[in-house]
Amino acid sequence: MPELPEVETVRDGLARWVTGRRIAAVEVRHPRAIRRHLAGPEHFAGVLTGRTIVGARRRGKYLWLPLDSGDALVGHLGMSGQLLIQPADAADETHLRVRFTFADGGTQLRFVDQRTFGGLSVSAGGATLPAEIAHIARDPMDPEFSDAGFVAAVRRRRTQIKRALLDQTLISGVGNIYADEALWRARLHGTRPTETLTGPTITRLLGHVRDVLGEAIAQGGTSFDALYVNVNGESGYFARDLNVYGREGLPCRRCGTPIRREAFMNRSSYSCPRCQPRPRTVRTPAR
DNA sequence: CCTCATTCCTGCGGGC
DNA sequence: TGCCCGCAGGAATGAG
Repeated sequence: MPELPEVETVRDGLARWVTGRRIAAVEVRHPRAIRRHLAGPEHFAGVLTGRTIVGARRRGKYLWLPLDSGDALVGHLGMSGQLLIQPADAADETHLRVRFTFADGGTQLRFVDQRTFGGLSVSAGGATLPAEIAHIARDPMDPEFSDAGFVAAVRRRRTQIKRALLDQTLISGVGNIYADEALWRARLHGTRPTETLTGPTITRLLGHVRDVLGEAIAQGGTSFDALYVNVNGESGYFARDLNVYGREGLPCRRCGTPIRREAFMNRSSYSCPRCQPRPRTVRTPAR
């Protein structure tokens, strides 16, 4: 569930709470949480212990904490990951996976993850940009994101527009929720073949993507339950502003037509049947 | 190279 | 009441 706005909210919290602090100890409670750190838990803890966190950065749904060593602690929240700032005497969370304590003896940083789709790793020399996430495209809130480059890349693709929005090598940070919201704003059905979309249409859609992400960041992200929270355990408020996601059967806020839910890539897509008609010829996925 | 299906995981809620 | 199954879904991976 965490997409760009939720990860940005967490990044902002980390920047405030852990920048400038020196890691005193690292406790890996569940090896799966650091499965991307191939050198293993002992190495993970070893290269982090004694290091000072010098910032908090993000690209798309990935975030990383640059260290004074030039390495970086890289994290992805997956579906249910949380990075929490907790008092040292707070009880362990049920799904506590990794605990960081600091030399100042203050609050702890805890990685908590119910479904363990997320994870942490250390990127050697990755302070500026971890090599492990270099294949991820810039996100649309990045000042260096190229709108023209994105439009050209989408037009080169032979796929459906929602698949393109979710492709992190084309544009990062967009997940199922914000893809549906942007498509609704643009009045486009997600199965529209990319080759039938004009440059101006894709540019307009990109504008809606940026708008909805920006609005959600301003609200602290979207929360449906206690699974997604900021570093202080608080929920965001954007859920009440969602126009289609999770609103099957409820009236479209534009035309009143009941919102539909359709199967898509082993999950769900929500759209307005009237504002977002299905294309007459749905592109057959290539085999 | 390009595109797509599969896979990982756990808690919740609906149906019987 | 309790069990089973479907569902939530980001991204690495491998198939074609």
